[in-house]
Amino acid sequence: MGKKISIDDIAKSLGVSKTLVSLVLNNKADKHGISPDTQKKVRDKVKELNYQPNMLARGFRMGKTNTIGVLVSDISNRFYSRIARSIEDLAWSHGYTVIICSTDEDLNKESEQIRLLRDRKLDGLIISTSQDSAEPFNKLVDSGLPHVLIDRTFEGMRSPSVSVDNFAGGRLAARHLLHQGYRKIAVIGITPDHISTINDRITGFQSALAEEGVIIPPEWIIKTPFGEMDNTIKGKLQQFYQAGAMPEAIFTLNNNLTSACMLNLRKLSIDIPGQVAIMGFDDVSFFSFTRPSISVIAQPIERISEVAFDLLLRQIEGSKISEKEMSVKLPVDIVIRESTIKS
Amino acid sequence: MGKKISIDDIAKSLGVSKTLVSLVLNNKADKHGISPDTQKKVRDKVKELNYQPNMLARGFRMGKTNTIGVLVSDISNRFYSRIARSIEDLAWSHGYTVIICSTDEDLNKESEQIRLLRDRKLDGLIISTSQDSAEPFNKLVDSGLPHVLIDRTFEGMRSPSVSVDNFAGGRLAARHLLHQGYRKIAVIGITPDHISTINDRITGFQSALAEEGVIIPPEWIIKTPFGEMDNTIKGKLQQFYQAGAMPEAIFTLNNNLTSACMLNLRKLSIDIPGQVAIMGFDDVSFFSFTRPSISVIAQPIERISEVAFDLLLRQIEGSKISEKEMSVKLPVDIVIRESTIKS
DNA sequence: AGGAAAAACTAAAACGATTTAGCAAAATTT
DNA sequence: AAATTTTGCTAAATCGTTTTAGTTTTTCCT
Repeated sequence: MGKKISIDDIAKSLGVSKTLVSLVLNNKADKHGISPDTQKKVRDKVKELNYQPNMLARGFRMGKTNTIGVLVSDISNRFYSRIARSIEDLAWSHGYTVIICSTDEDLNKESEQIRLLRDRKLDGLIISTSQDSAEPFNKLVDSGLPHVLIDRTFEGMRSPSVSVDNFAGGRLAARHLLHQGYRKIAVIGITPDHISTINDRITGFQSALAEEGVIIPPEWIIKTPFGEMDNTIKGKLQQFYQAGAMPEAIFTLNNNLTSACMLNLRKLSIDIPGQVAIMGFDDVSFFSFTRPSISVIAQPIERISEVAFDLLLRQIEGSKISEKEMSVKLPVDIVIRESTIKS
Repeated sequence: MGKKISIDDIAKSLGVSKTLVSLVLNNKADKHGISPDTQKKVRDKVKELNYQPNMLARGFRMGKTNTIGVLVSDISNRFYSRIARSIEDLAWSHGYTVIICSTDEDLNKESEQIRLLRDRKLDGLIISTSQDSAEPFNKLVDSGLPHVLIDRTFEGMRSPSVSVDNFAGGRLAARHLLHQGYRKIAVIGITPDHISTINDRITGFQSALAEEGVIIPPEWIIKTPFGEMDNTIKGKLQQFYQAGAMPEAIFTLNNNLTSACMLNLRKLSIDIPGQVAIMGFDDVSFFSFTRPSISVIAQPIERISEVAFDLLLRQIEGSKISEKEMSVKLPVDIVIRESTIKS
């Protein structure tokens, strides 16, 4: 466990200054007219002593860590773990490391995490936020920490954001269900009430239904707290079931809700789509081989990650983001499978 | 975007030394006999100026980052994302941040990542390795970087490890399938050939079958490269199908394999468990509501994370890990659902 | 009163890199 | 041969903390 080799050790053992070693290591040697011979000597010695730079010292000096943070509500949620994975790959290919934080839809936890990541001098953040207003992010903008919001945004935000067209997604879902002849439709989302994705999906959905004169009664727009999903859904379904007033279709607004809903319908031995059709939001590979397979609105996960990372990187590198790119909205797709098709 | 407040600013504005401020901030003031009055003054000023410590500087000075790394083959794999999530929670509650890296079953990528994380002076690593021998880890032990291996281990390893009893898991699966009357059974795992979990599951499985005189022909022990799963499985199944030589049951050795297998059997319209039974390894919530629901060997994910994090933390804090704890093996459970039960 | 002990605080070094400003020797120009 | 430029290199400052080894002042003891 020999002591760590520093740049000073290299310099001393060659009888040169550490300035020189540093310049060589940073490929600035030519610019400073260091002779090729000397450069080679340095590089050889670096290999010989197996020198590994202390990134902490470098980061400290340069005020840069080559690390970005990714904040999502739950990394074990399939949607976010795929986002995280894509970002990780992009980050590594640009020399960045990724710190992932799960916020559990808790806005205080999220603030705390942002504070800590800022103290650690991360170079930037990609955030699917749990905040309930734009304000914390406007502060973040003022503080100068590069960041990009994904998935969820707010009106009046000055941060760059990448999201999908949730309103259109809601409409696609509605039109498909209408086309299949469903009229009595329930919607399941999550609380709290300010989550933009959930709200946009619902309003989009309602707008398309309204065009055909279909109105969803308020008690069929269900919102469950994160962490209570399973119980809430179980309760609601039982309630509908016992009242003999099952909806003909249910639109579940994220992949966990879809799963929870499927599970509880199965427990009640309710046939899908015979008795109730299910339309989900967010595709997950296994939705294609459940029986019935599940129709969903699918988000372009890779694309979201690419655009967000690009936007972040450009901020880190100091360029200004043009007004047009401040709020990127990507299209969604509908994937029609068995759960919405009456046989 | 006012300049960052440093400990020096606090000191100057109060007319005291920065030593004093530092001592107060680190709760070492009492030990050094700083008067309560002064302490209060410092703390008040810290609040007033909204001082935020520069963790990078601190980490640099102390040689400690309060950050650990988690290396897994793919964070978007449900098993690993749940492990990562558990570790993340434990880490935060102990003041640590987590960096997650996906190695893609690529041993060079993994080495590269370990090197980089070491340069960044991470305090420790939790690794589900893609290496093919114990050797790199014995080096890691010598280098003094605290780490714990999870999931996969090797013989002759000097690193602490936490894994499940994969051999017993294989046996449980075999006995259940035998008990259900299946004899012609195929196994699907992943390459490369040195992955301990896969091998232990297979040998356990074979050992229990052998006790009943059942031998699996070599061509029914299938291994697919990571990243080729879907194609390999599709090919093999088609081959069996066309040859009219379908196995009665298939034992899939991780959750992705299980998913891929289900998907392709569906595509071929092969009834589960009517024509082929499926027994998986690793439980994932949705296996309980697919139709048929899927029988699996389930690993205690939270427990693995807890034990691994505890082992890591104790190393970071400088205690020695006793011989007995060097290689923790946790029990698995069998979860019997519809995919293995003939109706 | 003189010396020892205790209380309250501080100066300066250290961590390992990057960067600024500049020096000495050699080569070139005049 | 003196002046200038170029080439090749270096000393020292800097980043923001923690920590070591004191120092100064006050209190206490005899």
